[in-house]
Order: sequence, then structure tokens, then C-alpha cells
Amino acid sequence: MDLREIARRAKVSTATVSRAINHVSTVNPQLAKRVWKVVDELGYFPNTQARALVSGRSRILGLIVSEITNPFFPEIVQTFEHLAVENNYEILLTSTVNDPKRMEQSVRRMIERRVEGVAILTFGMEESLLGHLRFRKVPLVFVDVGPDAPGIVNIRINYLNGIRQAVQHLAALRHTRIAFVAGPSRLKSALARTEAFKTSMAEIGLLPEVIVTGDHTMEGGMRAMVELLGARDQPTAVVCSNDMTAIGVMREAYDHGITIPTDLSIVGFDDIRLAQFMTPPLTTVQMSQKELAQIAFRALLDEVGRESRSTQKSEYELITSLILRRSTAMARPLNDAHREQ
Amino acid sequence: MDLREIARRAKVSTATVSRAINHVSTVNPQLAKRVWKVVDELGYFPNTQARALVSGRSRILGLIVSEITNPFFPEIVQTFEHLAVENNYEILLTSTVNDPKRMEQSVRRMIERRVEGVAILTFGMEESLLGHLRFRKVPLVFVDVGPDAPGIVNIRINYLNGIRQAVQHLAALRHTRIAFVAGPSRLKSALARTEAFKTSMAEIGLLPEVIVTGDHTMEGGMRAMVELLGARDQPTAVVCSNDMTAIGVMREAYDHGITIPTDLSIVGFDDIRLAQFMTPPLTTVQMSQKELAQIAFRALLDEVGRESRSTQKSEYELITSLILRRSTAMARPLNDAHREQ
DNA sequence: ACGACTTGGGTATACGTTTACTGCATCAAC
DNA sequence: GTTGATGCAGTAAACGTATACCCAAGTCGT
Repeated sequence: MDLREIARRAKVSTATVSRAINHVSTVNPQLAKRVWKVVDELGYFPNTQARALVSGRSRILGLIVSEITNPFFPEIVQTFEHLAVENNYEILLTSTVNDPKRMEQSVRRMIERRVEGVAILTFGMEESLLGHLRFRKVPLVFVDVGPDAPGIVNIRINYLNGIRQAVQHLAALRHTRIAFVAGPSRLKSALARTEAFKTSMAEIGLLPEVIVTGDHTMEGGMRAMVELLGARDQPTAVVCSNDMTAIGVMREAYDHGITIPTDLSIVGFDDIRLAQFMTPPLTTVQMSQKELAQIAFRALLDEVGRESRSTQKSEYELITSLILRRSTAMARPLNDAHREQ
Repeated sequence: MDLREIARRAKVSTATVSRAINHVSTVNPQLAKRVWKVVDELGYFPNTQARALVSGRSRILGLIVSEITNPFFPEIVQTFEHLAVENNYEILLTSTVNDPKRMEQSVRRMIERRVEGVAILTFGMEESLLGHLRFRKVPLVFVDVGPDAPGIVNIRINYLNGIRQAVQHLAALRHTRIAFVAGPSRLKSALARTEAFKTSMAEIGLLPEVIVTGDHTMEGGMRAMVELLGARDQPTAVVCSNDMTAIGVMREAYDHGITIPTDLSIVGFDDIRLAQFMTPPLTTVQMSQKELAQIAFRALLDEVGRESRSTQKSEYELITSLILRRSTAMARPLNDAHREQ
């Protein structure tokens, strides 16, 4: 069942059907009604591929994330999807799981489907891959992972703001030995968080001595906590590079009979939805996934709409801020060791 | 840059280029090499919409879930995506958030993009909507939500197996007052879990007296726990219809100073990845999301491959089983009340 | 040496839309 | 009544690919 069939049954030409369906003004209302009647009767839906072919517009937007099973992303995907539908777009979702092969596949899939633009939320895309997209003038929007070059749309995140609040909050609770569990060093955004931590500590005259490295997973958080427990000078508080890490840290602490927040204060980062349902609810730095997605989508849509790729550098910024919950408490006045398992 | 351009540069016809790209045997290896050389040089990728148009195959599979932010789904989406790519398909992901309007949109989007098949993991799709898909002979695979009609491919889940294990496990720990937090009653799969609980309790001669209703969210779990606390005969163990509910229950218990598992044993359902990272790690009934996705994908691919829709009823079954972790423990010998906040 | 196959590449059509162009009315203005 | 403008619907040409069909040249049997 196609447009021609509609035309035949409504006794008009295909052009008229097309115009009626697309609400082009130059079609007689009465004819339009006749066309719509047939369309509804037959339950006809236009073929998007044919449309895309002739119009040169696929009405598909690409979304490349690193891992959809990371609770940080589903919220973003959801928001993206809603906005896409509202704007009559489809989204092509791709996850790289940080695998170069999958990254290449992602790009290929995007190009084959002729996406009109791509939002990139994964780090480590080879420049050569991005070249494929740029070569075809596909608008790109990077979220916190983009290169610092002109003409690149980048959503930046102000990490310092929230992390400074976290550190100051802990300091106000009389914590002095504050540890940091960093994210993987290949991740620029993780590096930025570590830097923000160091800066914040320095600002209030504390030494950011204890920094261990995680990998932004729960398992990594567990390992980091083990490492922390081995340190000679036990921290009384730990700030984590993301919430997943914090969850791992909490879990490992539990295994060692360490009570949160009595024995140890913990602060996360991201404020994934789950954070508030932990026991205890996790104090964390908020970075609204929904807002992030909205900004990214809007930016992408703007780029797609712009006829000529502008060379001006577009920057957007997302502010982060501390959300107080119950995984942080006053530091113990004396250095009484917690009970080891 | 299109196939014709390649043809021009390789000094062959478009037919040859097409054949070379698709590895059709009838093309001279030397010519093929020449074609591929140009293809690589230009970084050419075939246009999928044009392909779809002429071949009548979109190479897109639909995937309708209820809510991607529900941690149960991302794992499934991921597996589905991987399998799709392996089979040279793209997936069109849609979430209904249990909104009739979005369900309708989902179906429309699927049809417009001419998906070759759809996997449905959401409940409450109107029969009239499904009719649109059936009318177009789009292969459908339901995961635990399908109608019991012939010719419908349905992946069924054996709830009884795992829930019986859970109940028996609790009974072995000397629990007699075992509560159940049910899921929303409009959800058939939730109803099935409740039934399985009742059956299991009856089997060992216990009364399934305390059943409160949640909604498969963490907030619902919290509310259910509040309700449970108000009951005159406090349960010593509670089985939850899904893990999200269990997390909510645990969280609310924490707020009331109730310690898990000392004061209260908790069992979840689904074994989402998070379950093992709770404090304490959640004892739960496993229902492998990955396996589920694999079964569903395979079933869908089979249906798509089958030339004529078979009328035989295809059934697949997924077994569930209890995973022991640390949210369950021996029931207190005496009925010493837990401390209220 | 000649016809019958076989092999493999080219020609041209079709897929389902959109849209530039064409052409027929109708109508206003003179 | 002729001319010019305007409104609207129809005709046909794209969009980029796959493939049915055709045809040239080579192979082989007799």
C-alpha cells in the first residue's frame, strides 16, 4: 500500500496526495479531505526511506554513548528520545563499550543510515573516525568529551563548582583526611574531576594526598576501597569521581564492617537516580542528566538547522552542585580506628 | 558520493559496483578489486534508504520497552543491539512509559520506518495498535506480555521455579510470617509473580496473608514498606515482586532503623546488576536479562526469516532461580520488636 | 568450423516519495 | 472580448540502489 494506491482510490494524482499529507497549502480543502479519508481507511503511513531518499533528509539523529548499562545514560537516552519524537526525528542509538571496533561500527552505521547529526557522549573516538563524519559535513555535538578546536560544539560541565561544594562541606564537618577515588585517566571528564578536587582541597589548605584510581564502575569502587583501607593514614571521608564508584566503595565498606556515615563519609558524583535510594542515601554532586540531554539535543538541532556549518565555536555549560543526603557526617573527633573485619 | 560515482571512477557500470560491494560471485576478482580500491579511497558507504527501498527490506528491528530508565532494560537493549549489529540489523528503540499516546507513536514510528519485526517488552498495547502491525504482517515477538493466542510468539518466564526457591529458603530460615510486595495489577507478569508466591506458600503450609501492592518502582517499595510497618502482625521476611521494589523496601527499612537482614529478611526478583552492590547485597531471584534478550532476538530473527507467517504457536521459556546473597538471615527466635525510629 | 553453452559485465527499470514544471480554468482589468 | 494574472492539480523527473534481462566473448563438443 503506497501513495499511488491512495491516489487511485481518491481519484487524484500522487502529487496531490503528497501535498495533502504534508499539509501543503495549495491543495483544495475538499480534495484534501477526500485524500485523508482514504488514508485513514487504509491505515496508510508514508514510507520514510522513500521520503529520505528524495528529500535528502533521513530524519534520524545519532546518539553515541559509551555504555547504556551505565545508569548515567538511560535518563539521557530517554530524554533524547522524547525530544526527538517531538521534533519528528528518530534516534539511532549506538554504544561503544569503549571498544575501538564498536566505535568504528558506530560511525559506519551512522553514515550508512545518513543521520543528520550526531551527539557524542563517549570518549576515545579516533580523529580518523570523526573525520568520516566531518567529511560528510554531519553536524556533531560533543558532550564533555570533545576536542578543543574551533567550530566544534561542545557541552562543557563545570565540575569545580560542585566538587568545591563537596570538599567544603566535608571540611565543615571537620574532615581533614579526604580521599578521592578518581576515574580512568583516559577519560578527560574524569581527569577534570580529579583536577577540580585538587584545586578545591588546595583552596582550603588541605593536601589532596590520598588519590586512588577507579574506573567508574562499582567493581572499581570496591577495589579502590580495598586500596584505601591499606593506606597508612586512613581517610575519614572519600569523594568519588562518580556515583557508581561510590556505590562500590559503600559496598566494600559494608563488607568490612565500616558504617557509613559514622565511620566514613562518602560523596558521589552525577546524582544518578539510584543515589537517593542507597542505604544510606548518597550525598552527591548533581549533574542533571535530563538537563544535559536537553542542552545537547537543542544544540544538535540548532546545528542541523543551520544551513552552513558555522565556524564559530559554540559552547554550552552545565553547572553542578552538591546534594546533601545522609552518607556524610561529622568526622570522629579522635582518631579511633574503625573495627576491621 | 554515490554508487554511480564509484562506477565512473572504476570505469565500470553501476551494476558491477553493486555486485562487487555485495560480494556477488559473478564479478571478476580483478574488477572487484578495482571497485573496492575506489570505494576505500572515497570512503564510500552505501545508502541504506535506497537499498531498503529497492530491496523491500529495511534491515531495522523494532524494540518496544516500557521504560529504559528501569534498570531491568538497559542490559536487554545492549544485548539486543549487539546481536542486531552482528546480523547486520539496526534497532529502533522505543519506550512507552505506559502512556497510550506513546504506544501509538511507537507503532506508527515502527511502521513508518518499515521495521522487519518487533520485539515487545511492554504491557498494555491495545489490540487495535497491534492490529496495525499484524495487518502488515510484521513479525511480532512478545516477551512475557503477549496474548495467549495461536500464531503468537511468546517468551514465557517460569516464575514459580524461582519464587518457590525463595519461599522455601525463607522457610528453612524459620520464617513463618512472610510478606509479599506485589507489582501493579495491570501487569500480567506481576500478577503471575503474586500467584507463584501464593502457590509456593501454600505448598509448604504457610498462609500468604500479608500481601501489599507496590508498582515496581523504588518509591513504590518505600510506600509498601510503610504499609507493612503498619500491619498488626509484623512479617520477618518480605519477598518483592522486583528488585526495584526491594531496594525501596530496604531504603525505607533503613529510615526506620531496621537492620537487614538481622531484623528483616528481604528477597528481590530480577537480579538486576545493581542487586549485588546493595548494602547488604540482595538475595534475589535471577532472571537473566541477557539470556532473555538472546532468546527474544533469536526468536524474532527466526520469524523474520520465515517466509510465510506460520500459524503454529511458538513458545520459549526462561527459567528463574534463587541467588543467595546477604539480605536474608535466620528469623529471630523470639518476636522481639525491632526498634522503631 | 560451427553451433550450443557458459561466463560475466552492461542497460535499464523499479522501489515510493517529493517537487519543478506544465497546463487548464477562472477571473479581473482594460 | 482579449490579455494577463492567479490558483491548483496533474505529469514526470529525480533520489541511490539492486537486479532482471540482454548481449558479447569465450569454451567446448562434434
